[in-house]
Amino acid sequence: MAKAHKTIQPPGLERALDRLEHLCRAHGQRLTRQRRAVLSSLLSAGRALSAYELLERLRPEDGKSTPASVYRSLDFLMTLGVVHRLESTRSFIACEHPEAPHWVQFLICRRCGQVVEAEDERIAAATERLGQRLGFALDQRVVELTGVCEGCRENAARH
Amino acid sequence: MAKAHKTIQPPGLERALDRLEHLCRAHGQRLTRQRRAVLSSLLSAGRALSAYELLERLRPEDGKSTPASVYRSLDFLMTLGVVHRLESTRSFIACEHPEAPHWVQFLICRRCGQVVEAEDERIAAATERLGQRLGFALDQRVVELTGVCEGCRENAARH
DNA sequence: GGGTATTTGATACAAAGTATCATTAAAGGG
DNA sequence: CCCTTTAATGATACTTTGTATCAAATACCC
Repeated sequence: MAKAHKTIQPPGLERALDRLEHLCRAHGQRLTRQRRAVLSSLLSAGRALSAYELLERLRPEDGKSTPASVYRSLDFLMTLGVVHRLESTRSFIACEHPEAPHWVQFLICRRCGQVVEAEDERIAAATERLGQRLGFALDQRVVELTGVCEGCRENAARH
Repeated sequence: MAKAHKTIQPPGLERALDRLEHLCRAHGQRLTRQRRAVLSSLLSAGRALSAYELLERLRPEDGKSTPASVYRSLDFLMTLGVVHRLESTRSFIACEHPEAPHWVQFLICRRCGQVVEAEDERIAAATERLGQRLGFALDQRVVELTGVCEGCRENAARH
């Protein structure tokens, strides 16, 4: 039996889109149809998508999406903190902790592609400390830990 | 006055290439002209290079390098641990701690491009712990901290 | 509903990375 | 030193990922 994806369905999706609207107002930014569609699509995918996978998923609804416009929407959503980019897989994922604008870490299963978003205080503190020790004023922290998740290891164990 | 780059000159370069030779023997791998040239080029650049920048630098010496072959050499050198890839800048850099095959972190100055390779025990421990807590058997850890280095902040301060 | 600044669409392109297969060369043994 | 074997490279073409530009459309405020 296939692993259940944590696809966000309404009303979770509704709530997230409401939150997006409030964030836009708060930042004096415009909430456009495409921006809503991009976040919505990422949320209902329930996993990380490449920009072009996302584009594929938008096309049925909105045939005139282009790479440039998808990237623009993604950039926008990233500045609001509701979407993150995974550097090591060149993909994008909806944020699971949108209330807390803290530094996050990602755990990525190289087998099933599952991505877990974490907010580990020790790692946050340790990276900050390292930055200070080496004289860096940090403004971006990429922490992406790749391996095999528990479920996949169990599956592998029973062949 | 411009910041001095830590370009590796002979005999540092010689030492690194000797080390590469020993590593290849130890792993039963072939040491080819291109592999030597790629590491050498990265070392004397003294900074991170994209695969295509590297290609440019190889061409004068070896006009028949191609993207594919450069990527192959880079992959090879990465498996030996003498080169690292920076995911957040899509570039490659020679390893500064080639003796210790530990997990490393990178601090990247977004102003001058300087990259500092660190080996922080706290971060290593904290990431390992997080992986265990969430059930991941980790085999790759990308920790890339971007900000502004001390030198660049000082320069900016005096306009 | 109309005015305006922002966003999008369209097009074209740049940068990064990979697949395939014939040819070349590294390393070990004679 | 040459020969052989196996691995790596060269050549070619292609895929994926990301951007620049500018005219047309639309979200938001009044």
